[in-house]
Amino acid sequence: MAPSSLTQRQNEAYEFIRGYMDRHRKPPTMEEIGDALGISSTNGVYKLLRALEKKGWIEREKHAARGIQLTEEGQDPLGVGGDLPRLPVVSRTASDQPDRLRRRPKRLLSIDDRLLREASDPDACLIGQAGDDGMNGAGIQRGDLLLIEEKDWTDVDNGSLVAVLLEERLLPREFDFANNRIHLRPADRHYTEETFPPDHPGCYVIGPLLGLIRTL
Amino acid sequence: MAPSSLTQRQNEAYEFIRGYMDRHRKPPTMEEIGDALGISSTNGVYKLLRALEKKGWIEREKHAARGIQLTEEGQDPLGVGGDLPRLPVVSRTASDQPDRLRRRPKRLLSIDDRLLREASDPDACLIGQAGDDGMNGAGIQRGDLLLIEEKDWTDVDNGSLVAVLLEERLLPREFDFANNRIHLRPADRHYTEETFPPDHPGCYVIGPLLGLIRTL
DNA sequence: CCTCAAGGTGAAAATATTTTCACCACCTAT
DNA sequence: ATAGGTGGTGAAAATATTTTCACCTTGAGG
Repeated sequence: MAPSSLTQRQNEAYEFIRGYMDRHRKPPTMEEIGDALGISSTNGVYKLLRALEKKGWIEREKHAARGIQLTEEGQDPLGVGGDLPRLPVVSRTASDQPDRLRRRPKRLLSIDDRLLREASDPDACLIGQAGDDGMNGAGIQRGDLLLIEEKDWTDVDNGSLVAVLLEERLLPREFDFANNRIHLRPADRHYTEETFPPDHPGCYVIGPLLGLIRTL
Repeated sequence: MAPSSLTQRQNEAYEFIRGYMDRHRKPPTMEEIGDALGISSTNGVYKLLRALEKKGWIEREKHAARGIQLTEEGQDPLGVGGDLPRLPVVSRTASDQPDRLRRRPKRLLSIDDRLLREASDPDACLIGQAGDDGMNGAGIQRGDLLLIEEKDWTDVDNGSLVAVLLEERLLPREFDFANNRIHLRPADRHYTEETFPPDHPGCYVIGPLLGLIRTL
């Protein structure tokens, strides 16, 4: 449920709340919001909050002091003390033994959970290193750390970016399934498209790319 | 100033508070703490909190509803879990007021400290969003989150990638200082190189790029 | 035995915060 | 013009929350 758009004033209130929560690790009171926006009556704030709530930007707990919470988008940027997900960084593995993927992670990398908000199952996420420059044209370089959500290739949308194990290498590619074959399209003129039958042992589609991390 | 050790009961209270804040993104009330620990009188809780405060595990704001905060030290007893650096994500700012950079971080993003190992001063690091596609040729796209170490441009090596505030935009570029002018070279044929005298107000070189994060 | 710190019970007092009520001013669209 | 949404002022009512006060229980130590 995408929150509907806000008025100027509502946005000011929302931004203040978010900033306040960043700074104080707790929601503001209506009076504090009022002070910040130059509203002398708590009722003025009350109505703004009701509007924000109706539009889906915040949630409120009735009668609770500081009973404001940001929904999804604004989801408190700074949870106190929460453990961050640690994703296994996998090493390249023979494509016919994908179960080895998680067996021996080289290490774990901590990831801000907001980078995983697109994932349908955060526990299915892992990190691998791009093994070639085949997606250079899409801004993905060899060596980039790829955030991957492991899922069956039948659940992957055509046209999306995926990570795939080809023989011994872990590669980023554009995924397409057509004519009963899996098409792996590079984005660089020096690389060529490759296609495989769905069960080809030399080709294991790990899953869609959620993001990437590069150290320069 | 390591917090002194807690009694059994005090620790139960502390752990509850921490868990509550994880779950609710705001501090609990004394009554809620009491319910959780089986204390019927808020005064019982009050005394526990006073003890926790005296021992340096929490801070309290007098009379404020939910006026409890965990102190730094208590948050991560160094070594237990992952104490990760949290970098401010800055919003674009007028280049003639670079001090505003950290003033209002949109939010904080947790970063695995291994991504900062190249930084000479991790505390000088921040994150900003690439404002154009001028470095497309180097695999950096508009919208990428740039890991930046803020440092004086005189300490930046020629040829390195930097983030720079140009007027109102935060841009990635290749940095070069020659002929008493700062050269900002794009890596895309649609963009042109720009040069400025070192103290030009419309141009503020934030510092070198350490890495980048992209969500797809 | 006596004392002190840590924890509690209960209730009342002192504040903080949220909701409501009544009414007003501006816009926008009918 | 006229109705409805958005934003406000002010004050009062309804709740929530924090502090205080008086007194009790237990266990460790002198």
